[in-house]
Amino acid sequence: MSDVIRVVLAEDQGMVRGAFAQLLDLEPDISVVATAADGDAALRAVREHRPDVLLTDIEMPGASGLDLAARLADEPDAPRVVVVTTFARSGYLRRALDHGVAGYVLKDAPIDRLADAVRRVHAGGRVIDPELAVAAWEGTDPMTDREREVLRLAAEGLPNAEIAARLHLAEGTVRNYLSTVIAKLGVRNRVEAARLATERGWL
Amino acid sequence: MSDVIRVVLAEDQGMVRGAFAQLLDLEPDISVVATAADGDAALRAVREHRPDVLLTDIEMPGASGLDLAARLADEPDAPRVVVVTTFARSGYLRRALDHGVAGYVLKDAPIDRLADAVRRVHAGGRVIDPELAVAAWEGTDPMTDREREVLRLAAEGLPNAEIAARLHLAEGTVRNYLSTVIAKLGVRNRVEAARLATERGWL
DNA sequence: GCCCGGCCATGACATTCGTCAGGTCGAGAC
DNA sequence: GTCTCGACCTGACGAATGTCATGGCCGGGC
Repeated sequence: MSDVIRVVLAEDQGMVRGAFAQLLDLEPDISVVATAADGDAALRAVREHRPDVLLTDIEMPGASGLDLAARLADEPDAPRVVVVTTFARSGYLRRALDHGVAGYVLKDAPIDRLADAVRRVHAGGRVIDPELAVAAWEGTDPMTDREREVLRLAAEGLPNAEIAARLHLAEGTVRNYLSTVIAKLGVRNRVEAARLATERGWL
Repeated sequence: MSDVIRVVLAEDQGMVRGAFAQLLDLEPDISVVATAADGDAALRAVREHRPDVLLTDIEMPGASGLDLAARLADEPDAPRVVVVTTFARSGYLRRALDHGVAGYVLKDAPIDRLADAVRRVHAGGRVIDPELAVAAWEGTDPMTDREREVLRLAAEGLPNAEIAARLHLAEGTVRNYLSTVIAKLGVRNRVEAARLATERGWL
């Protein structure tokens, strides 16, 4: 193993990707060997360059950063994964940890944390942004798979009848799922339910 | 006037703010004299430092970048404003131009565009991201002020009764506004209306 | 002055949504 | 075996939402 940490960077916003890549490359012990603008390109880059660390956003076109982590989890010789994201959503953190992610850093943090996280993760450590300790106690997703599925479609603005058609359910069933979701989340209607679930990273 | 362009940078995400500031400062002819994490801090920084150019995000806590542009528009000796934002929303661009913004750049663009835009705007030019030429033809906001106001509350998940109470209207009136909005946008219900209007930058 | 068009506002009516009281099925406890 | 529990599914009923027909108000043509 060489003494330079080889990094692949996945981030969809061009300016942010460019800026992070340039700054990381300025660090003498870090080298950005490839960048990718979406999840699929990131996967190809990892396969090709076999980096030590994959630094990835969550919300990207194609495969999300969480999908990436999941797919790499059971590969031999996989890179350590650091997620860099905008939102302190407890659901995202939980899923990231489930997929064996080694670092979870918020874009809100100062820029030095980035190189820092890369180094500590490469050294075998774990890095979780302290802000997340709080968000983690927003509680855990109380929805069943079916309920989540229905809410996801409702959040897009589909009327119950169409949701029912797509899932091959009776319309009353759809209404009932939404009703239990609304009760579980302690809100007043589907719109609030969708907002809350999105905010928590449950959709 | 000195030959170094003095810039104030407003951007709420710490990492992005730090990265952009460092990279701009590396340019010999640009100096970042202050950074701000929200709209109000940005306004204070501009008043204090009197920069040549204000580089600002749109979506920030406190005053948005568009609010900033509006407030600075009629001040004497105001900086030229460049908006750097994530979304190619036609409504944002239109409002930015209405407020006399000199540059509108997308975070999707390559990082060199940033310093580039600062220079060209400081030289008296205008910079509009080419991607926006397309988005501008998504059409113009067909809603009246009242309709927009009602839709904004509906998008938060408030039931009609509460929207009516807040705006001192009859519940039937609220229903009617939402109905016309739904018709104007060509969608099926309030949820789709809210999604579409948000996507276009009309809320 | 008169008419017209746009915005604002309303109540009555039809449709959609949310709640409730059930019923089926399978997995695990005893 | 059977009991219990939770996930899944359903129809009936009252509550919220969406539609329509209508009227007041104001500012701009003519």
